[in-house]
Amino acid sequence: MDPVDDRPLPEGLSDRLGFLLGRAHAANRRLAEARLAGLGIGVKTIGALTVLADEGPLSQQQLGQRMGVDRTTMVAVTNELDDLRLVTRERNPRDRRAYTLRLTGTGRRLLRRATTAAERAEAEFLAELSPAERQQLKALLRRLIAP
Amino acid sequence: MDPVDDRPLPEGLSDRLGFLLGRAHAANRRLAEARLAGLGIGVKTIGALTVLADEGPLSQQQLGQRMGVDRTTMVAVTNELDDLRLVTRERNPRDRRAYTLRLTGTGRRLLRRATTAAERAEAEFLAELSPAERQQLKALLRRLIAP
DNA sequence: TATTGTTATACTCTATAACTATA
DNA sequence: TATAGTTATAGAGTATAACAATA
Repeated sequence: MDPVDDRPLPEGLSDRLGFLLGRAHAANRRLAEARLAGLGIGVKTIGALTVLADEGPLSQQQLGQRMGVDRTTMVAVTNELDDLRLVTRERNPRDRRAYTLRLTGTGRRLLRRATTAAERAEAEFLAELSPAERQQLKALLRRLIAP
Repeated sequence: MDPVDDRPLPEGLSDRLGFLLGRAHAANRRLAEARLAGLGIGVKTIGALTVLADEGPLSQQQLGQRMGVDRTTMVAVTNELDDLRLVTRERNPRDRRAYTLRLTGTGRRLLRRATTAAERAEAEFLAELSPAERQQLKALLRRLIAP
C-alpha cells in the first residue's frame, strides 16, 4: 500500500495513527527486505531464527505462537529453515506428533550476519531520529502491543 | 501475522523495529476494522473520503497517489465509493480520459460518522499512553515517513 | 507517443477445513 | 476425543501487462 514515497502527506490522513503505522511499516519492510536480500532469506525466517536462538528448541507451533503466526503458515517457514539446514527437525520422543526445531551452526552463523544487516537497515530507517528518540519510539510501540 | 495477542513478547524480537511496527499495525487495524464494521465501509474507503474532503475533487490517480495506492487498485475503491453514492464520478471536460471524483452529501455525512468512530478506535488502541505520549508517537512516525 | 481508466492475470500472504499420525 | 503437522483451498490485497479512449 505504498509504492510512491516522495510526495507530501495528505493533511487529514497524517493525523490518523493507522495511516502512519501502515506507511512506516511498509517503508521499513521494503528497506529491510532490500538490505537482507543478499542473505537469501526473508524477514520472517530471520524472526524464526531469532526466537530459536533466544528460547532454545521449540516445536513448530510453539515457534509460531511466539512469532504470531498460524501453524499452517509455519509449515512453509519450517520447510525453508530445514531446506537451508538452518535448523534440524527431529521428532520429539516424548510426543511423536511434534517436531523439535533446533538451530544448527549454519543457522546460528546466518543469524549473526542477518542480525547485523537488520540492525543496519533499522538504523538507516531511523536515521532522522536521535538515539534517545529511537528508544522512545520502540518503548511506546512496545507498550501498545504488550499483552 | 498476529492471531494471538495475549502472550509475552519474544525477547529477541521485541527490540526489532520491524516486529514492533508489524504487531502494532496489525493490532490497530484489527481494532479499527471491528469498530468501523457497522458503517459498511473499510478503512481504505474512509481514507479516500478523508483525502477528498481535505483536498477537494480529484481524479482516481491523484486520489490514489495521495493514498499511496496503485491506479489499478483504485478502480475497486472508486467503484465502491460510486456504488454507495459517496462520490460522483464525472468525466473531466478538460481531459476526457479522467474522471473527477467529488464527495457527495452522503459521503460527507458518512465521513463524519466514520471519523468519530475511527478516533474512538484510535483512542482505545492508545489507551495505555498519555495524551502527550500519543502526540509523541505520532510525531516520531510522521518524521520517519515524511518525504 | 503518452496517459486515464480498465480488465485479466498473477503473486504474496494468510487462514479455514479436512486429513494423518499420534496422544 | 484432542492435538501436531500437513495439504488443499480460498480469500484478501496488490501489482504487472495489455487494451480502449483520449491527449
